[in-house]
Amino acid sequence: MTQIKSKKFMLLDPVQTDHIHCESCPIRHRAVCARCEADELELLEEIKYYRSFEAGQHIIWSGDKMDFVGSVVSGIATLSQTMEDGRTQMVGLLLPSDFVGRPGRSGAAYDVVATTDLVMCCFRKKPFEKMMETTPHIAQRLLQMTLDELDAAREWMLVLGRKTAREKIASLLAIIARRDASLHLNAKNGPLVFDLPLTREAMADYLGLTLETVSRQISALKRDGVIVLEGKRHVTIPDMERLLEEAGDDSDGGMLD
Amino acid sequence: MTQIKSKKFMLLDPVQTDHIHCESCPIRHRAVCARCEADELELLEEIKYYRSFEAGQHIIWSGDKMDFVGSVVSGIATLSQTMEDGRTQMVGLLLPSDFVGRPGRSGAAYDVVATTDLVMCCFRKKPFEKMMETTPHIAQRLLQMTLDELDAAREWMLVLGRKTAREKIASLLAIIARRDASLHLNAKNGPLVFDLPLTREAMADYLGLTLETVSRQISALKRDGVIVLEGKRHVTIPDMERLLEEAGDDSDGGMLD
DNA sequence: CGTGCGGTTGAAGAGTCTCAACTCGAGTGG
DNA sequence: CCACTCGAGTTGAGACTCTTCAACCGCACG
Repeated sequence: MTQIKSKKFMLLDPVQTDHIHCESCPIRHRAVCARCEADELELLEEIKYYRSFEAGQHIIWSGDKMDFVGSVVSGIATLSQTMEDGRTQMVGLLLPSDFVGRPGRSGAAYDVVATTDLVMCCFRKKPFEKMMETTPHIAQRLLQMTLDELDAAREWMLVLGRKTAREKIASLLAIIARRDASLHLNAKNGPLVFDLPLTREAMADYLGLTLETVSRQISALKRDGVIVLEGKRHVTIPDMERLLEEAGDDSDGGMLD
Repeated sequence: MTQIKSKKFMLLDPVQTDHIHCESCPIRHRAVCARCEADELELLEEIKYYRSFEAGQHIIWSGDKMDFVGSVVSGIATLSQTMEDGRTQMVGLLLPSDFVGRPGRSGAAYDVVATTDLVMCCFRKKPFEKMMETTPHIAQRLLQMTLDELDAAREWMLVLGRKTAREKIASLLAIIARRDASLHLNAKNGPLVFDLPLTREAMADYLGLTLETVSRQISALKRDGVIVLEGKRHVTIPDMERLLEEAGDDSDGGMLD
């Protein structure tokens, strides 16, 4: 719907798309291939290729035939569903190392759209499926990742079904803040700072709200000092505890191992 | 919250809980063990045991330590999350053959409650995890099942985030009707008939509504002839197409293989 | 300098929730 | 056998949250 083609984004082409060796791949230890041994990586090398997408580009259309699966190497994409009348719900946020596509199914179930410039490591589907049967390390890792996604989806169902608009926004900010912290491994006590990777509309689609409500609630959280905004996208969280209270989340974020 | 202990339910003890051999198990070909060979089943026999629960009983408390995983053999259970202030959201409906628990994690993330009398086939967790590493058939099947659940969860996110109360109810009825049809393999053209396995409150928790709204919308669908109600739980769907329209679902239920 | 897009804000309205009263049927006890 | 209780479910009235429709801002880009 909204195609971002600005040259600003095109400039920062984040990864040399031609020849990355798995060994030196930035997501080597977090993607489907995380558990693979050197010889297994060799097999993957042979069935993989890279594709780059610009911000705003559709990567996959729901219903299309899929001849590949793959991993996000860099950039961010969204997974979403749309009803005939245009109502859309985001059902996943794809970050580097996240897996795209479903082995054993020929059609795509969701739309996948790049929200930033993005690089994908694609595997030809047929050979990948064959490899899944012969290489337990891949299936094992994929299972782990799928279970994590399922947990995330269920967490999100609570947000969608039972939280107020204000709590929804706070929850989204908390999630983005947390992931950003774990990515940059900041000194964890300082105030968290990050840029929102989503437009107000995309946030609304994630949260089951309208973009106006998103805007209003962000303004309210800013007015109440829960967050500090510079420009439209740059966010500072002075007090994470406070934000979590606003999100209705119980304190310490319930770590389960 | 509402413990059903009626003797009526206790009478129909649906499965002989003591000695089921995997070979003759009713969920043999749909559960985690679906792909297992005879020798693999032998290994499972050794680490499994059965537990029965009465309608209303808590099977697992969120946060508790889990020393088993398992499959629902008969009966229905719900998976749900609760916030401190009592708001609860159902995040899954467990039917016969569905898997419970997460290998590789020690704590339970959700409450699991039996809504009918229920029998579970439990596997001791440690040996099961060991078996997952040595028996690809189990991990493969579990991956398949987890991917299905993830799709269901995402489908549900659309319902929670974007559908109206009326559409939500219609969606739930459609899902229950569909599963019931696939279970009983009815002549598929006749009007669908089934009993609601959930109270109004449970439906509300599933749909992110209040029980009053659920009741009102069911009454409205009845008044408009979309469904026929006998008593509070017995439902007839005269026209499935019509119901799907009401659910906002695109026609033919988009079968992907 | 106009145009387009992301974002903000206001006013009015619709949809859902809250609170409350009531019905119905099943089980209980005198 | 009947009055009683208790839980599930229904229905109504009013309150409140969020949406809808609309105007407007500001920045980037051509």
